[in-house]
Amino acid sequence: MSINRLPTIKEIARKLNISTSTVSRALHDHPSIGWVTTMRVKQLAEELNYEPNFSAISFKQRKTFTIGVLLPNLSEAFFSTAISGIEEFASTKKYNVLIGQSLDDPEREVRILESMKNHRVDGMIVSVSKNTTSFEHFEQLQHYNIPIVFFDCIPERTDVHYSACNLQTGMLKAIETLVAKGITNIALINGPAHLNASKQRQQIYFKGLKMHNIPYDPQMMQTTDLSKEGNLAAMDKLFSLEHPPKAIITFNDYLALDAIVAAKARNMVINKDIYFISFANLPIWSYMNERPLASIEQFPHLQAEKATEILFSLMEAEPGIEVKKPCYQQVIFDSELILHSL
Amino acid sequence: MSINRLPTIKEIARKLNISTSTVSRALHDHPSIGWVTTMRVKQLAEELNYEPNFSAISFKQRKTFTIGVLLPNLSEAFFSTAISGIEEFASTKKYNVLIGQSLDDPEREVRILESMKNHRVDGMIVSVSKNTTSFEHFEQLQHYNIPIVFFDCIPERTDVHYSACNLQTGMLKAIETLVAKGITNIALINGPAHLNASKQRQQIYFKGLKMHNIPYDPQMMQTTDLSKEGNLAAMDKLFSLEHPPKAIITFNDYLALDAIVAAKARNMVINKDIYFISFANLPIWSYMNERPLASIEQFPHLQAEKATEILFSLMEAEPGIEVKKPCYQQVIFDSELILHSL
DNA sequence: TCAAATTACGCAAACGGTTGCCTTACTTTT
DNA sequence: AAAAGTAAGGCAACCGTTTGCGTAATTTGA
Repeated sequence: MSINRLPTIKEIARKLNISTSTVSRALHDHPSIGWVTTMRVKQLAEELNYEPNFSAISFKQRKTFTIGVLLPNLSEAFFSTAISGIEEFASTKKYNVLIGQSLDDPEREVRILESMKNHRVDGMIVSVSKNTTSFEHFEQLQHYNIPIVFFDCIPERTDVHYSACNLQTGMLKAIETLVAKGITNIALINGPAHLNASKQRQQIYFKGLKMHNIPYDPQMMQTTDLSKEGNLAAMDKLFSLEHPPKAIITFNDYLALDAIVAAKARNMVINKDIYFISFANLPIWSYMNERPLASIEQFPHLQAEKATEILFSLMEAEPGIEVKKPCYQQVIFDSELILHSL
Repeated sequence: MSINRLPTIKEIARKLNISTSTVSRALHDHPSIGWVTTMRVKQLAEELNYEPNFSAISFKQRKTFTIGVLLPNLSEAFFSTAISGIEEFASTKKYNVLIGQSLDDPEREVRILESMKNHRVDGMIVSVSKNTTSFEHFEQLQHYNIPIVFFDCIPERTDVHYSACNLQTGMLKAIETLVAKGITNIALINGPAHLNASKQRQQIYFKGLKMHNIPYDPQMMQTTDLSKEGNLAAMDKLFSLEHPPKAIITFNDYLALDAIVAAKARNMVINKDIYFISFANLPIWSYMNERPLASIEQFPHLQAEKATEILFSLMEAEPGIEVKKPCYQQVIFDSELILHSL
């Protein structure tokens, strides 16, 4: 068993008695190389199963053909779906994907970003950690000319590129659906108040209530830190009310899982005594026999794919150092309400 | 906003009026560089926030510092847990992880392996696709001196490195547990017959029955292609028997999910009329109110971590071309039966 | 006191591929 | 027929780091 070396451009050149530059150009269909030579090179390359050495090109071009992805948690279905969208798009462009999880810890976020910079990623896709408040670490990357596209969890600024999801369409539709069933005491269990995502849900919640002339009762909106204990505590509060809710909109699916368990512990029948609406729409619902009435789908795959597309457009435009009026690409998808058949 | 360049060894050398080779050696604590110079270099490097250029090193060393991971399906919790184990270990060694999904398609497997080779991965961790029968494509990598460590789904050969899980401990314990509850008509819904994983389960099933003097009834062992339809068909067969089973061991968790749905469709009460034992132990069970009596935990994180450890030992030993008597590292963990509290 | 050993560092090539510029040999043009 | 243009391809530098070998300065040994 001999140990093979992968063929190089030099080998091809030697075997054909031409120079390496000719081989290189031939492989790139450079016009200054004759038809015959080009064909001979390509054929031999094919025979030898030649593949360009990534490291060499990356070195020479000062590009790593790698994009960094930084998101809160890979193990959440939402994000792994997103990764899959990113990976698909990137692989068509022959790019690699380097993944980092912030675990919603701002310090980890900073460290990972630093490490990505040192790995010389060509661009980044970021879903901001839930607890991040500062923006410097992102700004720093721009000094090194590394473009960033945010998705899903985006910073509250106008000078960034992003691809996100408009929760309003799905959430208003959810409230509308509940009202149509004659339900008006609708609660919201929201995430931590400082989150952009929480603020959005709250505003839409207000708007939805107003649209249907439902007065807002502050006790019907609870928040949780999204821990199991926090989730159960929020449920406790809602059910210790004089008029407990008939329907609950939950910040996300995981919260809904806990909430459903809590409701059952109170001997309530799901989708009869109590209705749930969740954000995200995990695939496991189809296996559960007690599930929310509906979920608000945010199309993580689509969002992430679009973010990747934007990133590539930025990376490809990069060389033009002409900093024309900075034009930020911002795409927003509409969320949709998906009813779970019962 | 000026555009920074990441500092290089050359810059450090220039600023200190020494040669790049000295800087390089100093950074590596080479003994031939004096204490003072070494310190001066290190300090300046620190100040400038110097990080070695990966591409350059990778190019020069003919190593990519990347390991390839090839597994059937990233979206299965079992494998994403495994990835996490691999990623953790690799990142401590400053290695990157390149992921490929075979989707249990042998052709994709071959293609991905080829692509990994061309990406010049330094080593591979592979969980073989369920439908793979040949071994050539793996052998080919060895010609290029790329070590492979298999995990979980391993080929039936002795001349490979692997980290796997011994199903016997958990599965025998499962049968023992059932028998202790007075249940003896225990069925097995197995995966495709040609799978190594299926053969193992079958053998242990036989062994377990024999240990408790339960006669083997061929009708109590069904197989499925693991599609939803196949799974339901297997359940149909079992329940059209004269003496349907009281307990069913399922090839994996996903099959168990379908099987539970099928049982409920027959108005059976789970863990009363019928008991299930599943392989894998998905985290979602804790949220489901109808779950198997127990699951056989195979410790994917641990398995994968160990596989990575073995891979690194191989990659580090690599240079010694002295092909001493090929010694294969093979680690087997015991599975455990995890009871689900009801 | 002079050869030998040691210390501390520099020189330059190499890794594989790309690219600006130059050269050679034809082919056109006038 | 001489000047100019074109087609096809070679030369060599470069990207950042590592490393074998060479060398100057200093120390050691006898």
